[in-house]
Order: sequence, then structure tokens, then C-alpha cells
Amino acid sequence: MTKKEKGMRSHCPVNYGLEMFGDRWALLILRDIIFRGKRTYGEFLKSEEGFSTNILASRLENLINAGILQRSKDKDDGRKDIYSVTEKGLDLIPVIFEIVLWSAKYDAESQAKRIPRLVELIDKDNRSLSKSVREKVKRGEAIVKDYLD
Amino acid sequence: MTKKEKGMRSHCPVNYGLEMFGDRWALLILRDIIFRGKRTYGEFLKSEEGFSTNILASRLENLINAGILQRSKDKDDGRKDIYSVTEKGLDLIPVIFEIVLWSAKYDAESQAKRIPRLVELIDKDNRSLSKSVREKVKRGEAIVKDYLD
DNA sequence: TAGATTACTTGCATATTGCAAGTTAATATG
DNA sequence: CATATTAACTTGCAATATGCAAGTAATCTA
Repeated sequence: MTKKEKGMRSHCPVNYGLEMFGDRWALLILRDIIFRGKRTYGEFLKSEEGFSTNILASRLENLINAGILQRSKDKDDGRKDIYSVTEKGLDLIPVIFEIVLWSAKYDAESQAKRIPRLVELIDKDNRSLSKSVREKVKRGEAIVKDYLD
Repeated sequence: MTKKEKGMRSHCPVNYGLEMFGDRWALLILRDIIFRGKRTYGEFLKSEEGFSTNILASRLENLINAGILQRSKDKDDGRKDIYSVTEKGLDLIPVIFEIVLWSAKYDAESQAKRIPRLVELIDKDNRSLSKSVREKVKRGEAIVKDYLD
């Protein structure tokens, strides 16, 4: 039984999600990987929201313990670790997309305005878009750049 | 400019969502209203995850400031306040449903197992289900009971 | 082999959380 | 009408989490 499971408040499905990624940082790491193709600690650190080094380290650990991320060594540079998304993590793409859609609707200054075609596709068919995005992420491709107008 | 907007880390749509409801409590309040038809402070307090009174009060305030909930007086009992979901809050139903779907898949002990028909409907067509659930929530109906087998 | 670079860890001040108890206003009871 | 309950908080305080700056170990680079 993992640390998370021991402290689980309930097995309500909403709560389970909150226990796994319900904080102000975890989904930003997934965003960085999925939308922007980032894969190393140093790349995450550069995110505009400004991770503290200790917070980033703890969140990476949490996500690995949750089975959402996995860590491996960079073959070409032994100093680097590569973080990638597991199948369980890839299944969060539809969740993230729904959040994007909601924010695009309600944040007047949303950066989502830079990717109107992507927002439109999410709105039309989140599931099938998620499926194709999943394959791109598996290949290590960033997806935002494909939709910048 | 609200407190939240002043402290906004970025206008990335993923981040905007996290700023609004990215903690371990906010979505539980929405769950209580949407799935269980709760509407008062005292009802939220009884949730199995165990809100502290101060945390519940602060989260209700945050959600009102975020435009997701609204507060009104109970006509029949002047001691009670009624919390209800705004249109902006109702638009979070698809987000919550995707979380439910993900948790149903990965939490072996998920309570989602008690509502397999609902999970199936989310999987088939989140959007159209969300639309009909939205109307039920507006009428103050709880939805979980409809799907308990 | 001296200097970067990467991925952390550590220390410490501040902020947030969680638990218990107290407060205020409205309603129910005798 | 006086008293007890109830509802929705607020307050105090200890414990935990966060944020910033600095430090460290392993690996590359010149």
C-alpha cells in the first residue's frame, strides 16, 4: 500500500483524483510534457509559474508514486533524468482538455486564444482528439506548436 | 481585480483551472451539490472526507469569489444559507465527469463501482450527459441516487 | 583537471491546514 | 417569554506545507 493509499480520505472517484493530482502544481508538470514536450527537471523549472526546486522534486516523486509518471536515465547525458507519462497519466489527457475548454471560456485573458483550433477540436470531440494526442505524446512530440496560428 | 486574479501565476488555461479549483477540497463541494444534492454548510460538513470548519468556510468564499458558487438565504429557515452552482460552475460538470471516469478505471476500490451505468454514460458521451445533468442540478436534484443499482 | 551543468537536498521564514473551542443570530421548546 | 438548540461561522494554536536561497554530488565539457 502506497503512502497515498494509506492516507486516502475516501474512495469517491472525485476524491481519488484530488488525492492524486489535486494541488496547484501536479497538472502543470503534465501540461509541460503533453503540450510542450518537456521531459527533464531543468525544463520544468523554467515554467512561467515558477516551481521551487523542492516543490518540483516532491511533486515529481508524488506523480511517480501515483503511477502517472516514470523516470529513466538519459542515454546521451548521464546527468539528466527523463520523465515520461505512463498509460495512467496519458488517460488524464481528457481531464486536462476539459479544464482547458472551461478556462478558455471563462478567462478573458486566456492564452487559449492563441490556439483556437485546438480549443475547437476539444469542444467537438475531446475523446478522439485525446486519442491522437496520446500517440504524439508517446513519440515525445509537443502539441501546442501544431496549433499556434 | 479579485484576490485570485492579482496573484495569478499565468493565463495558461491549465493553470487558470488550478488557480480556481486546484486544491484538495473545492471540487468536493461541487461534488456534494451535483451528485448528492447538498446545499448548506452543515450538509457539506458531514462529508466523509471531513472538512474542517475553517477550511470549508474559506473554500466556499473562494468558490463564490471565483464565480462558481452563489449564496442565498433559505426562505424557510433564516439560519441557513443555500449554496448553489452558477453557470460557470455547471460548466465544470464535464471536468468532474472526466475525473470520475479516470478514477473509476484506476482505483481498484472505487465507489464508482456502485454506479456502473453512470460511468458507462460518461464514457459514451460526457457532453450530452453533462447537459442533462446540468438541468437536474438546476432543479436541485441529486444525481447519484438515480444510478445506484 | 578545472569549470559547467543537472538534479536534486537543506535551512529557514512564512503561509496554510487541521483540530478544538468559542461566537452570533435565528428557531424550537416549555 | 426564557431557555435550549441549531446553523454558520470565527478564533487560537500546533503541525504541516510552501517559497526562497544556498549547498551538494554526479556527470559532462574544454
